[in-house]
Amino acid sequence: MQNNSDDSQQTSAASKAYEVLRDMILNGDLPSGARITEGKIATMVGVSRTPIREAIQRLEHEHLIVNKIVVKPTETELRHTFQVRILLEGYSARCAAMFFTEKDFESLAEFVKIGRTGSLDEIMRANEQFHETIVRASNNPIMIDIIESMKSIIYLFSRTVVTRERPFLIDEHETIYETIKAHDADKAEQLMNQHLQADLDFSLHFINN
Amino acid sequence: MQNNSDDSQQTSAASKAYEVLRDMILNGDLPSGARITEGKIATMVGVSRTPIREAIQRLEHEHLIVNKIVVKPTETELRHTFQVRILLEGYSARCAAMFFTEKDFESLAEFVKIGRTGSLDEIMRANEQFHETIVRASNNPIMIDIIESMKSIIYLFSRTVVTRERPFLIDEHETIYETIKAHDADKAEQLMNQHLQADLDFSLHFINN
DNA sequence: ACGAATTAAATTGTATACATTAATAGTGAT
DNA sequence: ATCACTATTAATGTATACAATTTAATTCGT
Repeated sequence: MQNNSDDSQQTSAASKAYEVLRDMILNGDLPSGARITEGKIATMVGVSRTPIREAIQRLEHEHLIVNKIVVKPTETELRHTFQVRILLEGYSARCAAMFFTEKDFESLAEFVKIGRTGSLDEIMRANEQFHETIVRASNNPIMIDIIESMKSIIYLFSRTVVTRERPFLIDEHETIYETIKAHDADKAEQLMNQHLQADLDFSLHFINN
Repeated sequence: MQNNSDDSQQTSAASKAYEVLRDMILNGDLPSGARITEGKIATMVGVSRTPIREAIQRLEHEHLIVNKIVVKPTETELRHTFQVRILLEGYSARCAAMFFTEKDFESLAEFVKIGRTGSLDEIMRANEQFHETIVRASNNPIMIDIIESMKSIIYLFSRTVVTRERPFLIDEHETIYETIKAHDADKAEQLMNQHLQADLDFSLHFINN
């Protein structure tokens, strides 16, 4: 997952710790179920426990850590996350259909194109950006923030979806793109719902608990 | 606002700090726009800066504090919060219509009744519980958590709605209750949307920025 | 008197020390 | 061997110390 946060430069110890710890979890360096101890992580990252605690608090907010244990997302949890996502991104797709400009269409088209031609990493990134662009159409920072906070968990599974090459993934993006461009708000919402539901179902098929 | 959090007993300094600070903001003891300084609050609450920092982080997550400034919610911000609320509580009302049992109906009826007969504080509380009960119908901890995190901001305005006695507030609750009891999911969602929209519009009427 | 430059004061971020609590490992009795 | 109990260890929560920033105040030149 690319780092979108704006604190990649200023490298406060807390932000650095957050990113390192998050990436360790997302990469599987810290396997799900593993116990997090502040001291260990602190020496790993090379800072004191104070900024580590802050990082852990952030990651607990993202549900990547639940009382000091690296989360092993269950089927149920994934369903819950996607239910919220469907509501918020469905609404966002509706907004996109109503308010998007020519420039926005171009971005979306570009992400669809990369979805067809890019490398795996590029596809992952394009997938992410496609959804991000639509979410921004809500023009609602609260909503954007909520989706952002679910990104880590989402990432854990979008990897599955992309690397296992879920059928129709990009086709669906393209249809959504066209529907948004045609300003068909109802259909855009509906298609986004179906698209996310398909992502969820595909991911669930590969979950092993 | 009554304290629902489960940490009111164990009184960790951080939780205590969180509650004190939150209540100071909600009561207006710390007026919106006020600058929060860790040291001052620490001596106020009688703990060190460490747990205060944790409390501030939590309150920033709830958007009650934004970079050390007590938030003064703008019209736009309130609209954004309610947009999310409408999506999530609308869905929850739908779930309630589909899954609620006799016992749940009784709770709802009770909160409607208190809405008609109770003192101001009791009405506030009943209003809160009415919505809480419906949100729980989603049976989705992620969703419940998100609403919970918006509670402080919501509270700031539900006070206005109740003390200024918004017309039809309780009537709307009653209609929603009846619709849920009649298992009419579509209408329940629609009525909840309208109800929250009315709350928003009424609140906006008294906002002074 | 006004604004730029410099100094002083306050505030935050991080590290560390200590006290409390939770987890682990022994020990002994049945 | 198993369970209860104690002793040990480790980990967390909180306080404090210090360094790095930020903010406010002061001085100076024009």
